[in-house]
Amino acid sequence: MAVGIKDVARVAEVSPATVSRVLSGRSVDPAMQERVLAAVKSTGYRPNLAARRLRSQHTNTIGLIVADIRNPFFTAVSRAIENLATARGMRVILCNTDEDPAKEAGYLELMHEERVTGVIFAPCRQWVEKAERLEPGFPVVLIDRSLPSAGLDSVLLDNESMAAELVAHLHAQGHRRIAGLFGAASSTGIERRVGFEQAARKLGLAATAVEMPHATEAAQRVVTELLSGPVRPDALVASNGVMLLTVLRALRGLGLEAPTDIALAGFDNNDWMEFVGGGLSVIEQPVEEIGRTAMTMLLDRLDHPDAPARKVVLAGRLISRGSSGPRASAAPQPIGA
Amino acid sequence: MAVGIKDVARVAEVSPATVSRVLSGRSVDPAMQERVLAAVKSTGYRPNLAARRLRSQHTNTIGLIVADIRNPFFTAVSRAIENLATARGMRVILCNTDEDPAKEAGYLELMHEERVTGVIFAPCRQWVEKAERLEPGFPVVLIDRSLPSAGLDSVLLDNESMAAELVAHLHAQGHRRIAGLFGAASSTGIERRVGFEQAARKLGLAATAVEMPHATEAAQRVVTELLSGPVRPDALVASNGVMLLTVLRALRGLGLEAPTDIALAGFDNNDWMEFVGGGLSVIEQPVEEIGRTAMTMLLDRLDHPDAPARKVVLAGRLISRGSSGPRASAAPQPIGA
DNA sequence: ATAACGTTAGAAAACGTTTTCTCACACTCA
DNA sequence: TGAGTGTGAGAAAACGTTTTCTAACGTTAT
Repeated sequence: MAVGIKDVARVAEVSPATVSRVLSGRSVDPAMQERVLAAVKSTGYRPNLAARRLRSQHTNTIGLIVADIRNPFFTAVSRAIENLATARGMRVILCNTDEDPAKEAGYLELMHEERVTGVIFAPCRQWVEKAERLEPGFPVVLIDRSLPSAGLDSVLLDNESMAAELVAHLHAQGHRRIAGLFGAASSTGIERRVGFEQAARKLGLAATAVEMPHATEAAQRVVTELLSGPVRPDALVASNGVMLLTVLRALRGLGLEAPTDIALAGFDNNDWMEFVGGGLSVIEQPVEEIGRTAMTMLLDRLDHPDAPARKVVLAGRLISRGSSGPRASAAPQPIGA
Repeated sequence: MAVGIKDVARVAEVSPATVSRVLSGRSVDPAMQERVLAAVKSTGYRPNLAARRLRSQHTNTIGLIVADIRNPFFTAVSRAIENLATARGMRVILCNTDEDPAKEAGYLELMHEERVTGVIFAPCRQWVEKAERLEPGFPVVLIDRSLPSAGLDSVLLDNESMAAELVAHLHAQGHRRIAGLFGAASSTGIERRVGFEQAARKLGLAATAVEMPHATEAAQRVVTELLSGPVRPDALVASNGVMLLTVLRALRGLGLEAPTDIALAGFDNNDWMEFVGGGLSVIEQPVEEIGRTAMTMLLDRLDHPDAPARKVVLAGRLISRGSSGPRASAAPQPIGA
């Protein structure tokens, strides 16, 4: 039923080896080449990728393991990476862990079994404790989240600086009781929290940072609790776009409105943010560039397996909305190596 | 370097066939089974999926080809499908066509080369004209968009009825000059437009339906033009969530505000929609159920290759927000076979 | 003119599994 | 007791490619 390379060879009256050579673009007699191409067309031959990968021992496949595909940040980065990959003739296996360490481990195992060329990975914090346990066996580039001491290439946002910029922005707008909500499942939340706290201290603000759980209802409870305390904050910073939504929901539950009752700012520039509550001030991440950089680093790593690990830190861009804050900006650019 | 099944066999002092049998859970002597398992662990053996797929001739892989991964509707459906698939031990190859017929054809070709078990597919309209050219060679289930006369299984929203419900909703709120914006790249936009026009006619409204191009700037121009005409509509219906955003952007450009200056409604219940302009009324699609149904139909099709094609039409749910419209609802349920 | 070399294409091996085939063994039943 | 039957494990074939190996040929240089 299925037509294989031998069938093509028979029709073209050449050997299977020659067909293979034509298809992989190596030099063959033009006359033969023509016969082969004609035979391919007439038979409707399609190479069997499994067989090809088995024999050639390279899969031209990269794994992309993200923490939450519903987060527009990750879909944007995924799209960028996929486009770059297919342009180079590589396939992408996209995996979504839902921040679940078990799924994460499972997908890593799958990457092994697929014998992927390399992996781009946004890990949750389970590996921080047992970083040495993560012996990839293939090149890995971390995105969005770092793993201290894992010795892996990574491309990150300059989280601390950006969080500080957000605090400064709110401070400049006159807010003094700023609270921050940060995830603890990834290094990203932690770094942003550190930047937030340092900036607040430097400005002499008594800012409170709170840990956000990943589950939505629990997260909402946390926000509600924070806002129901004795002195309500006059500004809120959320660790990412998804949490910003949770905050909005909690505010609504309390009958509060942003930015009238409380200022709101955060990370990730989702496309709806300009339309909500007079516009939300956020740190926009250079998603396209994050994808491009990760891909480049992965390919570099394939060429130079033993080069020292690199860490690329990209700047974000403050998008000031709502009140009359300063219209600050900075083109995304590497600031470290 | 790499450890194969033969190495495991040698360590366990059994034949490779036995190792294979243990790993695929067939009955073997318990003592041997134990030796094999121990050997697998001690050697760190990982099966080579390419080899396995080549020999066994089934890939346990389904392709999922969507039109726009940035559209939350598709990410939600993808997530549902992926969860179901992995629960059944199947892999998913996720492809994003960006509504580009060339990409679409390329990915379909890839599906062939991967020898996928089946494909779940949201096609753009290129196939309508040349439906017979789409000879899959594997089971295909269409989602979100239908291909008349292609004889394929499909699961769709009841687009016409839902569009009509939206019109009725706006009419009940007192709006009389309703305009609709519909994409022409897929059957979905067309069906919604038909439902919109029929409902308007039935209500005696002089509703105008306009075609939205896919490119964002062009789309925005269309909306701006529509709103700058001699008599401005007092309500706008958008064909999906992405277009709703385009509309919001165009409104802003004209200095108009929803729902004060104009009412806004559409399809897809994205998570931010309750927070924008007092809340947008939308038709919520049963994304989870769409994914589940598509998966079920695909598996059914594998069991019964020659059964007649089925078309499942699911109801959406009107989520009434903003003004004081009726709080209508209907649980998603099949209404057709 | 002949040896040495480079190029080209076919023959055959190899990739790492699963599956078929074969055989040995134990058990049942007449 | 002996033939028939069922079970379980190893040997070997098979999956569809790519790659190595080998041989033939044409070209150049001596």
